[in-house]
Formats: sequence, structure tokens, C-alpha cells
Amino acid sequence: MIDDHLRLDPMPEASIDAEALGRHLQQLRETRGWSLSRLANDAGIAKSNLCRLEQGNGNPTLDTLWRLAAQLEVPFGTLIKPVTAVLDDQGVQIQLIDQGHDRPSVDVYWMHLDAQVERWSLGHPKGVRETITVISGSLCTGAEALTRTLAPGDSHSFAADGPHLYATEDQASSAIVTIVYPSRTVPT
Amino acid sequence: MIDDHLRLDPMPEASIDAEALGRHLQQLRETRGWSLSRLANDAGIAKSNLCRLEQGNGNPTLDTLWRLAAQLEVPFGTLIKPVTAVLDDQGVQIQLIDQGHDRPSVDVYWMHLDAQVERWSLGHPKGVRETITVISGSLCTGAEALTRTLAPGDSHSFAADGPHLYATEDQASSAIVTIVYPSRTVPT
DNA sequence: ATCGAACGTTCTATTTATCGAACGCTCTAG
DNA sequence: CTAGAGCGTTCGATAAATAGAACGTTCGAT
Repeated sequence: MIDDHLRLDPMPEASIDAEALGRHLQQLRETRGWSLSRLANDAGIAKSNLCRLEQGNGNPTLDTLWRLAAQLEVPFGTLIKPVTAVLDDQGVQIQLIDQGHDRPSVDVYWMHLDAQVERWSLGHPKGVRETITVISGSLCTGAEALTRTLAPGDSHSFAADGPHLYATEDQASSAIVTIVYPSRTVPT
Repeated sequence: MIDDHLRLDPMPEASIDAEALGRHLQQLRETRGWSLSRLANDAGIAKSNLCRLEQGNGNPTLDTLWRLAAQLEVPFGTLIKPVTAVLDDQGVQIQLIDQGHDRPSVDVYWMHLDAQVERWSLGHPKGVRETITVISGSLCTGAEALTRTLAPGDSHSFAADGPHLYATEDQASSAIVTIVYPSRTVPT
């Protein structure tokens, strides 16, 4: 008669950042020059609901988010980016997009750098390679001795087992980063 | 005193596919050999809640989804893929990941092909280029006359303004597709 | 001035997502 | 065979997300 897992809350604090989501929603809306009333109506949700969300109280339903993303014409992942992306200390955001479980295994990240950011990565294990594809802005990246400056649409592939750079100048930049781990451990 | 936007529901049917989400959740859980009770407990949600979600009734909260994604160690976007991805008629799934609004503008898609799929795209406007990066499986892709077969981690860039191919053989494949639209309309 | 329309906020009502506790089931230990 | 533990489901209670109606404000038209 002793039932199974009983107590809740061995997960201390994993709560979502509702305030960041609210700011993000508001920014997306105001960028389009839309009123709160209009967006709520077009999306098919109550404006009181949207108001509360933008104010940073809120834990919206999947359906609500879905309707907002559709109306704002923004990919779903973009809408909840402030919740899912890891915010680095110095102007860098990272979000894991997908993982391949084949050999070689591949991790895909979305990355955003603010303007005037210079970030060095100390290097992954031997044999790891990265491919960067720039989505917006201008990004200087590559292995220590051989960096390239990429425009939107450009790609660059390089060995990432040594120090490598991500840097922006006067404009921010976002990019897709694929990290390829070798099939077998490559001897040094 | 006439208040603003009044009636709801000029949005006919945009409801999420709860059944697909349920199947997906269950599949993720069972792949890991976890019991429903255990996952619910570890994620910090009631198992009655998870049960209902897996059964396909459900409109989970962002917080609930977040906890499940964290516990399943799966990117958030992956968890809700059945909701956000467009399912093609013949074994092809597409999901818009991100959009760049610079010039040139870039769209980023995640794509999945079942095994034994051969899909031809008739071609985008002049000057459009695509870059494919394979995440898992083996994918044959490229412009009509010049296709390549890619392994996980491989990339291929080609002009996409003519017919181009995506094809798998005996194993399914997923990939990241970036579509680059030219800054100015390129004359034919 | 005054009216009306739209804005964002706040209030109450209702729906419902979530919780916690049962239940019936299977399986194993003894 | 029985007792206990875990499983997935179902049920009532509760908390919370959402809906709808009011409010005070601003702004333009008349």
C-alpha cells in the first residue's frame, strides 16, 4: 500500500525566466508596430492574458505560445529563446538545437554574439571539427592561425581541437554552429 | 464606451496536435527505459499529469515542457518537434529554426528524411544557394548534375535555383538546411 | 469642449492544467 | 499462496491559466 515516488520538489529551482520571456514578447510585438490588443485578438487569445505574459507573470500554455509564434511569424524556437538559450556572461548566447547520435556524432547549436565581442574557445578534444554558418551580421571565426570573416550565408569549417575565435565588430551576429566529434578517439 | 477587439476565434483551427506530442513523449521516455512514474518524479511533475499528456489530452505549460526536456536531456525544440515541424506527405519533416533579416537574408531549417526517400525540389528563384549539414544518417544531396553523399558532420553547398535532390537509402537522415537569398535579384 | 475609438491595465468568472491520493494490475520474494 | 513494491490509470481538489468585461487614459475628429 506504500505508493511509489511520493514527494515532489527534489528539483530545487528550474523555473523558467518569465520576465525575460515577457520582455521578448513585448519587443517582438513593438518591432512590428502592433498594439497589444491587436496581437491578442489576431492570435486568438485574451488581451488580459497577453498583458500578463508581457508583464513577466506567466507560464503560458503550449497552445498560447503556438498561436503567438504563428501570428508573429516567428519560428517557435525563436519565441522562447530567452527561456531556452544559455546567456553567457559577456554578450554570448548559446542554444542547443539538435543532437545526432550516429558516428560521428554531431551537436548543433544556435549562437548569438553581441557587437564588439571577442571570444576565445580553448579547444575541444582531439579530432573535433566545427562548421559555422552565419545567419546575420558579420562574424570572424576559425582556428587560431587561420580566421575568416563571414557574411550571412557564408560557412567556415575548421579543426576545433585548438584555440579558436568567435568575434564581432560593430554589429551583432548570429550563426549555426555544428560540432563534429570523431568516430574514434584520434591519437595525439 | 465601445471596447476594442471583441470577438474571439477568427482563428479557425490552429490547435496543437496533442496526440503526436503524447506519442513523442512516450517514445522518448521508453527509449530510455524509464517508467512514467520515475520520469514524472525526476522532472518534478505529477505523474497523473504526465500520464494525461502521453495519452494525448493535454496542453502543457511552458514550465512543464521545460522540466521534461531538461530531464530527458533533449533540446527543447526536439521535445515539441511533432507540434512545430511540418510533416510532408512522403517521409519528410521540415522545421524552420531561425531567420536572418540581413542582406543577404538566410533561412535555417531542420530537416528529417525517412529511409528510402527521394525528394526533388524544383528550385528557388535565381541566385539562391543552399548549404546542407548532415546531423545523422547518410544523405545524398545537391544540384541536379552534381550530387554528393554526405555523412554526419559533412556539408555541401550548391546553387539551389535549379532542380536539386534530397535522398536517403537504407537509413533515415536529419540535417540542417540553410537557404541564402541573394541581396539583389540576380538577372537571368 | 465633447464625443468616440483604441490603448494598456486590472478586476472577476470560468475553464483547465496540475496535484495528490486512490485504484487495479503485474511481478517478485519469501 | 501471500505480502509488498512498482507500474499506469483514474478521480476529486486545488491552483493557475485563460477569458471577458470593466476601468482610466490618450488622442484625433467634429
